[in-house]
Amino acid sequence: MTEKQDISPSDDRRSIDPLLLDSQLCFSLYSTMHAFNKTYRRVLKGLDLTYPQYLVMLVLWERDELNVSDICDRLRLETTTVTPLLKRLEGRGVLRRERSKQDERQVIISLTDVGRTLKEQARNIPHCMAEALECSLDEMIDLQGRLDRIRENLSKHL
Amino acid sequence: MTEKQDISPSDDRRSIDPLLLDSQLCFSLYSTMHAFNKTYRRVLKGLDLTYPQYLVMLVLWERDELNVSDICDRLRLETTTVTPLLKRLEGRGVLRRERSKQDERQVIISLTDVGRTLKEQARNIPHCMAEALECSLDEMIDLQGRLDRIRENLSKHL
DNA sequence: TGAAATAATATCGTGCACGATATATATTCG
DNA sequence: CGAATATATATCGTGCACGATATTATTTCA
Repeated sequence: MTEKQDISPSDDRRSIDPLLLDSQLCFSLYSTMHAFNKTYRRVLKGLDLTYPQYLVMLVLWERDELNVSDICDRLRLETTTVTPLLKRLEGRGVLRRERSKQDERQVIISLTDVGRTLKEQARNIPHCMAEALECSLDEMIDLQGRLDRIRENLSKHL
Repeated sequence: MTEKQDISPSDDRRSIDPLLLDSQLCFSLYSTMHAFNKTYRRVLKGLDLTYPQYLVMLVLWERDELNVSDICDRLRLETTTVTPLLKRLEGRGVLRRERSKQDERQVIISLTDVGRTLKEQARNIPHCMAEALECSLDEMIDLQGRLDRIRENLSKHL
């Protein structure tokens, strides 16, 4: 039989050694993000979207006909991430990619009818996620504020 | 000249439409995680480790000679993620992968001398990150607790 | 004992995520 | 005007991250 040993560190070292996994805020962030992602995978399966793809759709549902940089800025992602993402979404038929007539450097992203219709199917997703979180609206807003502040602090130090 | 337009949604819609990007806790988590990752990339450059690789090292510095599943459990990652990660770390010479004699199914991961030495070079990293965060210890601990609770809630709903 | 079930790890395919770099268009300024 | 510079997007290479699946070893139990 395989002996199941306790692989967690003992508590008395917690406050002493800063190199402990469980004392690291970033690891909480990292693992919670993955848990979120897994839940979204399940919730978004019906829409056949990944979470980053869903984020692009959120941005476009708010304002259509953005260029690639606008979407990068909004999602704080690099063009190297977003360009292929947009191509996949174009392949799915939810958006179009067209060079701007005014500035041939820009590629304008616009929703197709299919992409717009998808929004109706997405209506219930935030509610769905909020339920899985078991978290009050107040706490969500508070948490969001704290995270956003940390993100801005980290961005400054780049 | 390229006109710089405001691509953020107007505030009056914030509390009305739940499909707004900036009203979503998960997006704060997602983008803050990326900001963390970028900072770690800079801080870990000297050790020639990625952030997930650093996490594996943290686990092994706490307790050596774990098998693959132990590390997966600890990091809450799948074996599909961890196995190649460990192979890369083995290639770097910081750890060894050996089949257990007692149970040939298990692969025991143990630190090399190089891997142990690396810990000394990592000593200052948590301090470094804490500075970039500009966040009090109390707030960090509080935030960690909230995130961990959310992660456990999400895990339940899988 | 030996077939079925379980467990540990690995392989494969897809999709992020980003740094380094390339390319094409637009703007600036001598 | 035209060379230098800046901007917008894309290409390439590497490393996660995970679901589906395969492989091998161990355990269970008929």
